[in-house]
Amino acid sequence: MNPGPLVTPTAQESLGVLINLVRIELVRGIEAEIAAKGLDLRYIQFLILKRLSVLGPMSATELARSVELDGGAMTRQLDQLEGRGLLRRCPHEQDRRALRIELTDAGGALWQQLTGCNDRVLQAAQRSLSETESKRLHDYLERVLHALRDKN
Amino acid sequence: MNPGPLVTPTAQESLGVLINLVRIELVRGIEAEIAAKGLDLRYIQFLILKRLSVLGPMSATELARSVELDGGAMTRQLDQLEGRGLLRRCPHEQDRRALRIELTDAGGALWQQLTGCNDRVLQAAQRSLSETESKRLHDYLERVLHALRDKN
DNA sequence: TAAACATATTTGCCTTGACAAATATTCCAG
DNA sequence: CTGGAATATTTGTCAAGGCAAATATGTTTA
Repeated sequence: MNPGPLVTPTAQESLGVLINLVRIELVRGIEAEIAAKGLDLRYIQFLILKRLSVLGPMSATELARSVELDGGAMTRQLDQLEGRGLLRRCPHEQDRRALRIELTDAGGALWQQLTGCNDRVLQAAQRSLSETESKRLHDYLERVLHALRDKN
Repeated sequence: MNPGPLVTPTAQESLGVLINLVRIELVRGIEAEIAAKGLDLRYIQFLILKRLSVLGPMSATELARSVELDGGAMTRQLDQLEGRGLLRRCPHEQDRRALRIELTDAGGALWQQLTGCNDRVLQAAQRSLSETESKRLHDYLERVLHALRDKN
């Protein structure tokens, strides 16, 4: 009977699908901004630089957890970024197993260029929301996150 | 100066990070539910079955676009799911280049088992939101999505 | 109609992430 | 203090996605 459903245009997506789509567009937006500046960097690398810039030096494991990346994958990302001179592996002062990952000057300078990309995309994303609505969105998402994590 | 930032616990994440975290927890939740039922299925395969169940048969390209999956990757997922007897590749009636992907009876039956997983996780995710707030969250996310997609 | 262009699917190649094992170091129980 | 459990990092292996090329078909243009 139904010859083929003219895919309703994102009519009534579930929360899961919607979150997925928003995430993909955010990543695309950021990567497009980065590429437009002639820079060569993936979203995950962008995130790593951002965490280090915002939070300062930390261990590889802390860094991996804060971007939800596997430890092994983090090792390889660090290889790449260190190879490009954007960060440094220093010995951790209290724990000889661990590293202290810190941005180099070049890494910090690069982030200065990137922070604009970040802000532009986030602003574009929220341009149709009022300030109140943006805050609510943030609040709701954090509550959803906690609900999911505390799901006994 | 700053000896090491005691990573503030998700204190003030940007929208991008937050969306990413929520998505990861949703995927984990769904995959855990699926595994708890003794079923062997990844999130992306879950999504594909869901789209076919909810929207009915469609071409591989439509399916790929609706879950934001690369066309080549979709071919391989279809290989797997067809090999397991969950869906069928039929010739498309109007377009001989294309396929008409449809669920088999086994695929439909499997989805009947999965729909509960889906609902439970989504309910758990939103359990701390009132009905009004859930609707608002949905609305905000759709507006963000459109803002990102229409970004001229 | 024919050529040029666009689209659907498949396949090969490459990169990346998840998972597990190996090694080094720390922490804890006794 | 010592053995055992836990943790940090690295590496190997494997599965999956992105991209580009190949093929088949459809659509548009001159």
